[in-house]
Amino acid sequence: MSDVEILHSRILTWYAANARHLPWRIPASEWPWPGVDRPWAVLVSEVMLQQTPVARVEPVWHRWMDLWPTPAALAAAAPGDAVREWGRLGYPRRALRLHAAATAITRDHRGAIPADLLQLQALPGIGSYTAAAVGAFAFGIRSAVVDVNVRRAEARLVTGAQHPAPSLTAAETRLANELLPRDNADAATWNVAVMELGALVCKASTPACGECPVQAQCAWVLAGRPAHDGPRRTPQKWHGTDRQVRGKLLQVLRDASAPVPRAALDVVWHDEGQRDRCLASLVEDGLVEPLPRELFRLPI
DNA sequence: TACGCGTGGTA
DNA sequence: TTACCAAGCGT
Repeated sequence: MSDVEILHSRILTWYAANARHLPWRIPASEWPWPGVDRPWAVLVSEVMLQQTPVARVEPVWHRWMDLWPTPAALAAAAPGDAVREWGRLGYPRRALRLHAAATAITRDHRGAIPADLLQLQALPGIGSYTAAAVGAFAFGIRSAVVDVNVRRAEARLVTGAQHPAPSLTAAETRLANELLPRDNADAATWNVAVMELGALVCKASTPACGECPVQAQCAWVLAGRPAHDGPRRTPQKWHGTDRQVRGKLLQVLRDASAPVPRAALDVVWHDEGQRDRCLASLVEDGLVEPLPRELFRLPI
């Protein structure tokens, strides 16, 4: 066996024994919810998982599948309902974009998720990662799914670096494609297997190299696990940022069953200028709908 | 390209 | 406690 074939064999075997049983991973042949469109379910899970951990996504995903089992069902709902049911997953513009994607799928694709990477990526909120993930996991398309877990695992394994570059590089995409198994079915499993290895073993902070099936082949381990030396990603600020204020404003509106007066929003943040600017940006983003007489609500 | 965009768990 | 981290996207 070649070196790459050894990686394939060991990581696929590890995945078979260690994969988490997540609902959106259930194969079509065993899909337990006949009314729930599986490609749609995969797409929703992938958008929810953008920057949000599995544990927080799972209950919201189940709720969404109960409410909106097809793109047409979500398209028929108010965008504000999508924002409300998004709950506290964070980055609520994703909910709005999912609603817009459902509308586009219903209008332009007869309600069926397109089995084509370019058409997927043309949908709102679907970038290169999510298009590849939906293509691979919903339709079995052979394409490299390159998220931060994959980038980190492959960086350590092949390049010997502790961390991947701050943002996706052409070299990382090339490497991921080179490592992708030829066989379509193996490729789909490989994508999710490397992602799972990165999430459970080859972790960012405290990698569990002792549990790694390819430790003996890992360039980073063989180099003595050297500390990162290149530029690190810029740390995110939180306290006092517009993001914090927008989050507080939106929480009031999510929790309200009727339009709320401006006074109810004024109490969440002391700085009037920043508060007004953030409310205006939420309106601009389509996350908040202003009504006459200084009332506000999630968009209908 | 670098930055803005939520939220909460963990060390 | 503060800082880091989590299946990115759009501009």
